[in-house]
Amino acid sequence: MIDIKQDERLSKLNHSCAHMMAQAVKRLYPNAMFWVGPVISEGFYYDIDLGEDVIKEEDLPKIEKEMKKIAKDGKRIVRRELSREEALEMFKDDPYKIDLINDMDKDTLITCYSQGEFTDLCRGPHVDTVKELKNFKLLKASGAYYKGDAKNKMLQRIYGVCFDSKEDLEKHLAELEDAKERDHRKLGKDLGIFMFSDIVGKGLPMWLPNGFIIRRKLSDYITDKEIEQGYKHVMTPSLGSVDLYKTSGHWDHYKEDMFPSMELDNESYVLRPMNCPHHMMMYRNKLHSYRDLPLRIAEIANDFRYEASGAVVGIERTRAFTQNDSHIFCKPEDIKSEFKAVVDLILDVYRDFDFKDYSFRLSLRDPKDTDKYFGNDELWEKSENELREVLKEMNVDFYEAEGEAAFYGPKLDVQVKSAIGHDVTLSTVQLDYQLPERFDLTYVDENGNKVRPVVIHRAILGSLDRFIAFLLEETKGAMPTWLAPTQVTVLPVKNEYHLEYAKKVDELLRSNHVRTKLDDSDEKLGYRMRESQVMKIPYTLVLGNNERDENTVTYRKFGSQEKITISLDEFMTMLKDEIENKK
RNA sequence: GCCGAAAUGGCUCAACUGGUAGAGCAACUGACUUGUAAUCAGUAGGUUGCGGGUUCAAGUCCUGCUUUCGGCACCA
Repeated sequence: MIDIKQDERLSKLNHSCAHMMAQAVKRLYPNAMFWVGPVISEGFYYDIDLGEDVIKEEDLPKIEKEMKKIAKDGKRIVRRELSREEALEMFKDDPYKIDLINDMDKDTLITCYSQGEFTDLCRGPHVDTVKELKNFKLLKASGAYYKGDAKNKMLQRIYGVCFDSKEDLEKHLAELEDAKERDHRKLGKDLGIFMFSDIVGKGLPMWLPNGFIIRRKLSDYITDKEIEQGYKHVMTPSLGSVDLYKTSGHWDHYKEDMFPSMELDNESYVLRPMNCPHHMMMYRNKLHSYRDLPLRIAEIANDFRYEASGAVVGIERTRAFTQNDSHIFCKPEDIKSEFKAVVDLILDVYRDFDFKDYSFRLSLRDPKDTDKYFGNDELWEKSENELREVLKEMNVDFYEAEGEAAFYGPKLDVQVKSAIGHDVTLSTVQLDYQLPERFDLTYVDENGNKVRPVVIHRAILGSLDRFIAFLLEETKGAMPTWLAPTQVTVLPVKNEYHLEYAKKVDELLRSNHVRTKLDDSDEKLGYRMRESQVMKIPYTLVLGNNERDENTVTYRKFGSQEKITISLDEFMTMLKDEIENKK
């Protein structure tokens, strides 16, 4: 999918189109006032104050119609430089523009752009005339908080996109349609991976047999990797006392986002929203020597968060989920090597899954809102630098994002885009000096002194739920053989003559732990083949006279039309190799 | 949570401005006995998400709730 913002020409086009849309809106809603209308990866939007009025999706066609009129009229787009005084005078009736002007540095050059009767404050650049803005489409209308703050008034936002040619626009719209086909919610339903039920509850996924196989394989996969890396796996309860979270500080920060506490006699418990506090207590269970460190406690853990109703999305964001979590307790001098090892593990795992479209985000504190975070400035600067340095040493590409840190420390997040364009975090590594402090964790150093360890929080697959969402979308539901719920479909050409051989093949595969489905229904071969393809089964075997007499199989691999005949033994060997090596 | 929209058999969808719900696939039964993406016929399946209301009459209009979808905010 093209990134409009990365393309100079398209950026200009889309930005100009945003202005043209504003002009059309102003004609149709004379009281409209405009906030900002930036270019984004997906095109453009404009935030508009319509007073009490709202724009609904059904209103978009009439705005488009007005825009077409403006484009056809073909006015030139004229740039004008303004002094601060002129600008303030020109927009004196528009509090939003005044706000923007007052926010600018004293020496910023203020410019405005006009086309016909419409003038907007803007730094540009723009195309020369609205004639160039003929191939656009308004995509969606929604509310958006003024300045992105939920405490502020909600403005009306309209999204759109603009291209140079009709063909480009149509191609883009077709791609947006296609993306819906690989939406994990659709694939999950079609392939029998997971389900939801109103009566069970919102955001509570139920894993169907096919989905459970994928989950089990994934958790085995990552657990084995972690064991190789020296992690120790544990299991702790999905419940914890409120005091535990008061100690960790999570209670103050997140109690609104936890399922409310259960009060019994003199006790109160919550469903745990994360696992750090349990693991902290596990560390405290015994005295640690510097020789024990780093101690890597890992858990495939169920967590529960009362996500805002509008935030719940399929299995991408749920209220009950499973983390591939770990807390690494280490000496301060080991931070870099441990952090590096985790990043290496992430890269290793992504290679196994052949993920290429992801980016590293160094998530820093919001320097304007330091109250939100535990710890002093010096410590924050130190830990942010530590992460930054390792990333530079490792030579991995990353970008920095202020305000994305956890309250206890900076993070390295791995960001991916979902099919429908959500930017989501898959893996995360977080550096934490705070929880060791709050839980008074110590180890004994070489000199017999009690010293504070540092904790690295990390999740590689992130949550299994979200990981599977992404995996489904990446593979369009065609899982690699080692993960596929059914790996092989066995189709006898004609039950009467070939079922016996088909059963023999099926049993051999099963005894080698291959997940098979023997389809002995009295349907046409073409019909059974279709069913196997629709379910995206990696291998479909067709067994008839030839195969039975020669002790061979004829297989068709998903995604290919080719029919290949090899001996049963060879097939078994090939399949085992593919599964074991996760090809 | 906020701004919008939607909810019809298991699935995908139809039912003009209110006039008593229809199809394909799936399921079931039977026939057919087939070499790589849908064999034919029949049967069954819906108090139209839930609750109120308007009306002679509600899938359709109003209203409360639930869930879903598109955004916004949030994301330990």
